[in-house]
Amino acid sequence: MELIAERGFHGAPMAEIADKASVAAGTIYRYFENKETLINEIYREMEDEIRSALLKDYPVDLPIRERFLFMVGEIIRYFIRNPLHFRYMEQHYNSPYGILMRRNRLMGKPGREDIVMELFEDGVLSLIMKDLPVVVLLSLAFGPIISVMRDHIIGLVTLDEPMIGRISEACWDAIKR
Amino acid sequence: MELIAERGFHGAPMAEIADKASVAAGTIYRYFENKETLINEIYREMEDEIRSALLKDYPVDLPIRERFLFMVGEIIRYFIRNPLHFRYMEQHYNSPYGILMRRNRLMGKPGREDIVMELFEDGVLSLIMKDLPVVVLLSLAFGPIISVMRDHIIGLVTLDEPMIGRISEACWDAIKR
Amino acid sequence: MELIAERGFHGAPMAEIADKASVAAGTIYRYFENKETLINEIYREMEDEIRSALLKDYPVDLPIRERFLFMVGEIIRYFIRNPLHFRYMEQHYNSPYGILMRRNRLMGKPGREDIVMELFEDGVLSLIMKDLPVVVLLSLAFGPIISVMRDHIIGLVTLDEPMIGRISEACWDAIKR
Amino acid sequence: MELIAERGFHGAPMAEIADKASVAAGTIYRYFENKETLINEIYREMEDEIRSALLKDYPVDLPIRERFLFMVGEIIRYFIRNPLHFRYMEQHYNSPYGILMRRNRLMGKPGREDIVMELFEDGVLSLIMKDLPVVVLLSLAFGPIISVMRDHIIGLVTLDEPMIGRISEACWDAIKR
DNA sequence: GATGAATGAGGCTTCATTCAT
DNA sequence: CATGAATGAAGCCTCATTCAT
Repeated sequence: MELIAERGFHGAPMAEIADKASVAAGTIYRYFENKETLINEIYREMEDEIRSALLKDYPVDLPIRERFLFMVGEIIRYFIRNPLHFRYMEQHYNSPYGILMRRNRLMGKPGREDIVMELFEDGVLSLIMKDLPVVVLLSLAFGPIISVMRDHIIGLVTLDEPMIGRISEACWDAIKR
Repeated sequence: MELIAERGFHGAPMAEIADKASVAAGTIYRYFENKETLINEIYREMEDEIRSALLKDYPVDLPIRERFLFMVGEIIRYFIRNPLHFRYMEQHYNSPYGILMRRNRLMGKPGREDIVMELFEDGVLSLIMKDLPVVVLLSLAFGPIISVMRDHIIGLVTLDEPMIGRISEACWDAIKR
Repeated sequence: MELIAERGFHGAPMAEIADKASVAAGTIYRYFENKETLINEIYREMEDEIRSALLKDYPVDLPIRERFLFMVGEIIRYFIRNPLHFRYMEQHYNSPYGILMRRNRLMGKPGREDIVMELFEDGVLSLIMKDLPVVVLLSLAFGPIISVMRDHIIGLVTLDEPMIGRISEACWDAIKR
Repeated sequence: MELIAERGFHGAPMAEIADKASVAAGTIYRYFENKETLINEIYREMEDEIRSALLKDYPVDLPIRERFLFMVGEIIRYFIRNPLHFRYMEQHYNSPYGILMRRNRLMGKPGREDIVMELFEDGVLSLIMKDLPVVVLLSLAFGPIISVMRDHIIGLVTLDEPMIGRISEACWDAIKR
């Protein structure tokens, strides 16, 4: 994970990955069919971890706005704690496999229920969020997060708690009706 | 450009680039030191083109809000017209060189004067935009644009004029005080 | 055996061989020094089986011609029943080890007494077969069998009983004086 | 060719082939898509050469028997001159690609006109050869040649002119009515 | 005696870059 | 100045064999 997060798919040779994992090159192939599978499986594991982090203490009963602010804050904090996870996911986001997954999630294919999607669908139905397609609302909410995280990681801003709060509020302004 | 936009840095062999440009492989090296340089110079050229597109008809005298809406709209339209430019820039954005450029622009290093930076600095000083670092405001404004463009290109949304308008407004909501 | 017959020496990984034999990969090495040994021992076993098939009902007392026709017929039938044995032996035939064995058999080294060799030596001595080296007679007799079996297996001819009879006769024509 | 003839497909690494050809490994791939293609193209070239050798001085107007004896003699002599060609073709014969080619040739698919096929078809129609499928006649005629060539190459017989003559005659005995 | 995870050498192929023509 | 064949390092992956359990 580290190697790929830091140097990207093409900058992380299997030999080096094996080295870092203190195994021989061939050993990897007992656990992953090939490099691509390895990458995708790391991704899936990471996604689960993030989901858990989000679910823990998720205030199901608070109003939509509060739930949204909690969620955005948690995501930012998670990635501040795990900057490599951010880099990794970012890389994966635009890979063919990442695109496929996103498309599946949006187009019906339910997968597991998804508190994020749920929150936005609720928001639209209850006329609290703007009357825009959910995909667009997702972009309005998370586009800035991604961008701001990136800048945090390369040291262009520092995200402390007050800043996180104000950014979360700004994102809310973007989607609220 | 096309090749790299479509298939990425590593998916675009020099031989094929040369082919598409109807020159021999060796010829490229008389004009660009190496692949990286080629990539960066294409980037620079593209950036200039976008700047020009933005500057044309830029309503210097309208209020900040109107200038912002114009700018965001133009950028979206530009990328809808040139989806490959979007893909190209996106790839470049996180490359070591892309990061370096962004850092230079934000940290003093004036480069050329920049109407985007100017707009945001104005916005903050005139208390019309939120009191946040310019970097953050930039993320709030353009993060969603990037995200929404991505989805447009892969066919997850369709950005028509009304949609562009409503997204621009939403971005304004995020940054306005 | 099956795996090697079907996919060749290089197409049959030890791991898969072990799998098919329902043992662990390492176990094979308690019974065979290495892959080559395994291959050769399978060969030897198979050869014995063929010899037995030939010996059963072998009409020792009939004239040479009849014995020859019986033998050729039996061999063809054996391989029709066991096409994988044919494929296996064919592969082995040109391997270094196969060549070595053939050489030993022909050059004095008696090995066990061999009814095939015996038949041909008889044939020559009794002036019933052509006055050619036994090796050559063997080629005249069995070369076509190998070739025709190959075609049968890949479906280019179908060897039914009448056809087997006529082919055997033709082989006899080739060697008889 | 030499390497593959001597050591087989799997015993001839591309690196060594390149070495022997005094080029770098990568260079091969400018001329052949991959190893398989290389093997097949060598084969095709070789086949053409053999065909030419056969066609030269081919006595079109002599009776079938004489044409057959000429042909068999020429083939044997060709392979005695080019033992590696023999080994190469033998290897190719049972490869998937070789089988495919043979099947195509026999099943209608005319390819170029083929003096061998022609000779045998003539032989059957004129009631000079046995009334057997052409594939079988081919096996009866060439099976021994292959076998005897093999033994010649590994030194089990020596094929001098008289021997060639007598073997050719024996093959004729096998197919003639 | 059996297991099967681990090993790592070795195979095929790609591709940025060079350089003789 | 352009060409494009040649280069060879480097990448991914396979698989015979070993050895701790």
